[in-house]
Amino acid sequence: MNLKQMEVFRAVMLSGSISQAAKQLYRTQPAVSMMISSLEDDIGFQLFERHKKRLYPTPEAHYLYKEIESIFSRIQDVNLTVKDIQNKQYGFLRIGCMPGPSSFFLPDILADFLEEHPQVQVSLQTRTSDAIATWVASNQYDLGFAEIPIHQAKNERNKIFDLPCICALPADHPLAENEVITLEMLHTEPMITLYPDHMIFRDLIQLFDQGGYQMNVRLQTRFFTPALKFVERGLGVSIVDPISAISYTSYATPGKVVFRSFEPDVALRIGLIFPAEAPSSMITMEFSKLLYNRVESILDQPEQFLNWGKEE
Amino acid sequence: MNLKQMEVFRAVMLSGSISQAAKQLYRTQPAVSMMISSLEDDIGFQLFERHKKRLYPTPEAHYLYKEIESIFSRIQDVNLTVKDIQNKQYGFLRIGCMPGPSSFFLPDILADFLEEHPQVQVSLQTRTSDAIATWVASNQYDLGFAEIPIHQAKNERNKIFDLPCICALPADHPLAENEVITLEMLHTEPMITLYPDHMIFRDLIQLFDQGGYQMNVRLQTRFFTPALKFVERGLGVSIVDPISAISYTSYATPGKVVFRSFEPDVALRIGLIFPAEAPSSMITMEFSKLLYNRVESILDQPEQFLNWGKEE
DNA sequence: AAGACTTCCATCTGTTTCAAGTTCATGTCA
DNA sequence: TGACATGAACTTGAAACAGATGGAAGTCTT
Repeated sequence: MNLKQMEVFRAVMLSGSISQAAKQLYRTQPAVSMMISSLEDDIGFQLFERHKKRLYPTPEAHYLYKEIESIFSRIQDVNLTVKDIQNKQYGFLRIGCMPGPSSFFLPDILADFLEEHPQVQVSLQTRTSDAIATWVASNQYDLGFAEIPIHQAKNERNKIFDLPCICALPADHPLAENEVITLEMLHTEPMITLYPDHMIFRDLIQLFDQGGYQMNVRLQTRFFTPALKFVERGLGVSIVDPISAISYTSYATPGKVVFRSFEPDVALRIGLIFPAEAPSSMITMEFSKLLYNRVESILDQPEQFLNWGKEE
Repeated sequence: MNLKQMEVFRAVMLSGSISQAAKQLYRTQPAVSMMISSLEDDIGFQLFERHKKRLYPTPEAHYLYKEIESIFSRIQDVNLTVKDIQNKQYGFLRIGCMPGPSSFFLPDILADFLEEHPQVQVSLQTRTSDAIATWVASNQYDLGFAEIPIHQAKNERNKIFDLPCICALPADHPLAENEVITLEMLHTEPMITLYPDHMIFRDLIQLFDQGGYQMNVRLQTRFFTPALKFVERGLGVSIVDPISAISYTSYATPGKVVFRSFEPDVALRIGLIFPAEAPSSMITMEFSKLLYNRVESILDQPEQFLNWGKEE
């Protein structure tokens, strides 16, 4: 028994006649007739009684028909799935994201993406960058968005960005006049920084050190969100990564904090990381492209946060 | 996308390699390779990443594989059903039976049948012969076993039997000496008969009438089971059909009632009746054959009840 | 009621078409 | 070297075609 036989059998059951079935299938009547015969030969029992110029399906034919119908409905399902995959509407997307962008930046992008791909299922998990690296490596996430230690070799598959950090100041801070904030301007300022293990903290410490200054650390936080709250309240200035800045601009009201370029370069190295062995799904690639573009726009168009709050 | 492509795809997914799959399918490596390519062409996206001399199924391939696997399991189901039908192990059997044989005679035969066909599902309904005729005609029963009015034209499909009725006597009745009981011997005997509408009653009345006798009706019952109970208790003699006799011998203890041939012929016309339009299932035909043979044995071997209770 | 007509199916002959396989060779990549 | 892709040339077999025939059973006409 093969698919062609089933197809013809199905048509005959539905149309109730060989010649009708032949028409529907765009075949000749003898072809259909032979097909049914060959099917009956294969399975070893009659499917139709030929009687009074009509075909009467035997009860066995009805039993078979039910089962064959269910095969065709499965095939239909597969075809629908294929169509959905073609239209990038089918798939699962498991994202591991470091804490910073996981509250505002990534959800915004993801929301845009899901509007275009309403049927895609997504899991977004917030983890430390370390955890993300291992989870992605073991194929638990399709995509990781995390900080990457500077020393790490640039993997071919992964997309790595070095985001230049910027300075967050209270809007009424005298230094806000400057387009660019330099190390020298800050060495007396009270600073709000991340915890001492964090890359940015260490880079800053080192820079201040090299310049012969000491950093005036007033507050340490785990994340930039609270840090910026403190800046807002005028407790100090902070060197933050641009993603945190963008996140902040998406929920805070303008006029309290301003962002300025900072020199020398303090970069936060982040990356889109993918499982090394297994290929990525089309959905993953699709979303990665979008995410990639949004991150690139940080490099290309820093004015989106540097000019934030500036009346046009 | 067709079955062959799915088959090959499945083999590649299972074996993890093109050449392994080729071996399993007894094909050459290029054939399998081409098949996968053609499948990828058809569906419009990649199923495998060729990478480091290995094949890595894409996530999409995994999605498809699941669905395709379920198609194959359905196909497997169909093949099993076909096998069961071939072995006469698959099907439903809806029997309508008149009251007489429905308690002992038919259940015995059905039990034998079901031992041979353990998977077959059966419904046995007891109805009047009239009801059975209409229910079978409307295809509610696959098989009817019922009395048939003498006048009814013998339908081609139906198997009709004229069963010669016999005389049931108390074992110690003086007439039990005779091999054959005749009308004349009975005209003074108290008789236990069925209700006046029943064919046997009417035939008897007519025969007695024609012989110039009057029938001495002592008891009227609806079925033969109670009638035979009365015979057992010595209240009279009865003219019963052989199926009722066989039923009785299957549950009663010998020595109380004996059966003797009766003359002239009083026949009960019964039949195996089938739906006129729809073909019968193989299971129906199979069971009908068995039932047919058992009924024929009544005609061929009347000694099975005529000699009942006789010590060998 | 008989005959003419039509429909439906099975079957046959002869031919064509096409997918899918073969073998053998070659190229590539890690 | 092993695993895959690709190509050319050829073979095979299933499945279609067209076209004809015959039988059985309805329908329509007269």
